[in-house]
Amino acid sequence: MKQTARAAEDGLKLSAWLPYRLFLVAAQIARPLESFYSETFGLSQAGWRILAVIAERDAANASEIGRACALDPFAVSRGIGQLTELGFAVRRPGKTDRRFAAVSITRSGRAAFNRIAALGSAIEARLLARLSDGERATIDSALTRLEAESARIDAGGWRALLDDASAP
Amino acid sequence: MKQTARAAEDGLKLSAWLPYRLFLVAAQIARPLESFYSETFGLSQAGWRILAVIAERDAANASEIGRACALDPFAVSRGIGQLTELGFAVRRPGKTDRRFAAVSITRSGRAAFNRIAALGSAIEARLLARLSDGERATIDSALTRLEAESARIDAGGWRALLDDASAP
DNA sequence: CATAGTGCTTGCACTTTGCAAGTATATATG
DNA sequence: CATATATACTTGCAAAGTGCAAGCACTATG
Repeated sequence: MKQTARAAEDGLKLSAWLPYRLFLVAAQIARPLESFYSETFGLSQAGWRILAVIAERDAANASEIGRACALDPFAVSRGIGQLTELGFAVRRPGKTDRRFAAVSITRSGRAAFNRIAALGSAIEARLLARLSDGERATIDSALTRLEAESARIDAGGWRALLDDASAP
Repeated sequence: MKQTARAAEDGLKLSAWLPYRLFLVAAQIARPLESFYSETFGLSQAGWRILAVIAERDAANASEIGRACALDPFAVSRGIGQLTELGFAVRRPGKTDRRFAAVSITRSGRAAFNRIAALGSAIEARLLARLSDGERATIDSALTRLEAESARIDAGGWRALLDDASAP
C-alpha cells in the first residue's frame, strides 16, 4: 500500500481510462455490424469472426482459427458448426493427420463475407475520415505495441500486475 | 456495387481492421481485471462499471448511470441490485420525485472500488509506458473524435451506413 | 499393440440477455 | 378528484450463450 496510494486516492475516472475508451469505441461499432450479420444471415459474433479468418486462407484447422480470432476451442467448434449449417463453410478431414480437419469457405460463404466486409469497410472509412494521415500512422504503430503489451498483461493475470509495481 | 467493390475484392483483413484491433486490446485488458473483481468481490462487469460511476458522484439515478456507462436500463437495475446485495451501494428514494431513486456508494463500496481502480491504473500505466508523450497526446485527441463518430455510427444503425456511401 | 497424448466435439449445468409485463409514482384531462 | 397517460424503473421467464467434464477419433511412443 505505497505505490498504489495515488490511484487509490484520485479514483480513476472511467470515461478517461484508456482501456474503457477503447472498449467504448469498439462496442459502439460492433453493435450495428452485429445486428446486420445476425439479422441478415443469422450469424453469431464468433461465426462472423471465423468467417473472416477462413476468407483469407484456403484452409484452416480449428486451432489456427482460434489463435487468429481469439476464441477458445469450444467457441471455434460451435462457430464452425454454425457456418457449415448455414452452408458458409465445409469441413474436410486433413490429408496427413486426420485429427486436423481443414475448414474452408464456400462460394456462398464468401458472398456473405463480402457483404459484411463492405459494411465493415464503410464503418472503418467513417472513422478514418476523422483522423489526419499523421494520426492514422501514429495510431497504427501505437496499436501494434498496445496489442503486444495487452497480450502480455492478459497472459500474466492480475496477480502479476499487483506485484510488479516495482518490476520494469 | 461500385464503391463497395474494393472492400468486396480485397477482403478486409480482420487483424488489420481498426475496430477489431481496438476490440482486441480492450478485450485482453478486460480479462485480468474482470477475473480480479469477480473472484475477489463477486462483481459482474456491469456491477464494476456502475461502481466506477457512482464512485465519482455523490448520488445518481438509474438513467444517469445508464448513460454514463453505456448500459441499458435492465442491466443497470440488475447491477444496482448486485451492488446493494454486496453492501457496495444504497438506494434512497428521490426527494422531489420518488420515481428516481438516488443510488450512492457506501464506505465498503468505495474500498472495493479503490482496490479495483489501483489494478486498473496499474494496467493503464503498463500500456502508457509503451507510448511516447506525443503518441499519448495524439491518441487522446483522436480517441475523442473516434468516440463521437462511433456513437453516431451506432445511433444511425447499419441501414444508414450502406446508403451513405455517397454522403459526407 | 497397449498407452499416452493431441485435436476437436458433445452434453449438460450454469449464467447472462432480451423482452413482455408489472409496480410505483407523477402529470394531465374531463 | 377520478381517470388517463406518461415516466422510471423492476421482475419473471424464455432464449441464447458459456464453461467445463467427458468423450471420440486419431497419432505417436515405448
